[in-house]
Amino acid sequence: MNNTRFATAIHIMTLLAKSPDEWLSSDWIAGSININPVMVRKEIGILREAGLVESRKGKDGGCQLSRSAQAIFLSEIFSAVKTAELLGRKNQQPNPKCNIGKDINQRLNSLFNETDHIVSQFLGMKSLADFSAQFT
Amino acid sequence: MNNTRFATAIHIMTLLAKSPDEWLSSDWIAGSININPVMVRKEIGILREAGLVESRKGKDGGCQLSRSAQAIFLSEIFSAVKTAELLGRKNQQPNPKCNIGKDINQRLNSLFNETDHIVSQFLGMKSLADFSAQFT
DNA sequence: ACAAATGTAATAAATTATGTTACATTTATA
DNA sequence: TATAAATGTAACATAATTTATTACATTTGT
Repeated sequence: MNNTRFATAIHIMTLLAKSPDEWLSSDWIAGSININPVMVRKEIGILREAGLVESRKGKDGGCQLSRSAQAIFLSEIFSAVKTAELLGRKNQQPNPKCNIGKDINQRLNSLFNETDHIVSQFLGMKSLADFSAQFT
Repeated sequence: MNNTRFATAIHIMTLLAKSPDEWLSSDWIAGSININPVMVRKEIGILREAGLVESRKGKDGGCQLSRSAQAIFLSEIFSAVKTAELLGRKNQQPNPKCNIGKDINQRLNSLFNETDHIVSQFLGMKSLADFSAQFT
């Protein structure tokens, strides 16, 4: 997760939360984040698959929240864009002839999963409405 | 943090914890993790700067814990190798003319810092002794 | 018919992460 | 004191990931 995907996703979602009745275009959103519109559309695609937004094609198309910002939690946004464990990757082939190497990845798995779970719980306490209420 | 540094560091520290009276060589450690010895020495350098290990040069040189595994916490290992925030990076130049873009990074900072703190607390509950006790 | 938008594939560029080579230096000991 | 075996580290190379860009088929309102 050494990327900007969560930051981008939460930025998008905040913009949508602030304009609940409008269909925002990827170009407009990209202008706020200052990244490429295609990147925005890709991320919106992920958020749509996760059921968090819906989008409309064609002229006057754009993107909207699929439900109230009060009913969306940061954990859901995170979960949608999360691709790796927070504590990082494991080494691929630790030595099976070593007592540590043999089991290390299984133990790291537990530790890494517990960590992800804790963070998820934390983010689950914050709604998108809470987060976006911080902005004017 | 989309790298193997924490996994590598904790592997090194577990090996050292399991042989508290020996000076393990980077070659031997590298053989257990199955990575390059130079990578091991680099990571040991970081752990040494953090005061977690000490090393000895020359023939019969190697590396040892600088104190008991009971007095070393996973949070310290994590903190030593951590270079970025867990939730990822922020976009570099969000639009200052946008009410969201103007403040987003400050808000993300809070959220990201809180998250790091929670994880750090969690890892602070686990000693290296606890972790390495899981291995035979 | 046209304009303006999405969706997506393909490719390029930039940044990070990992691996490797080389070698100066340190230290035990034959 | 010469040798062997280790660390520390710089410099460079390779691999992998992340971000940006181009192109275009398709959708939809007017």
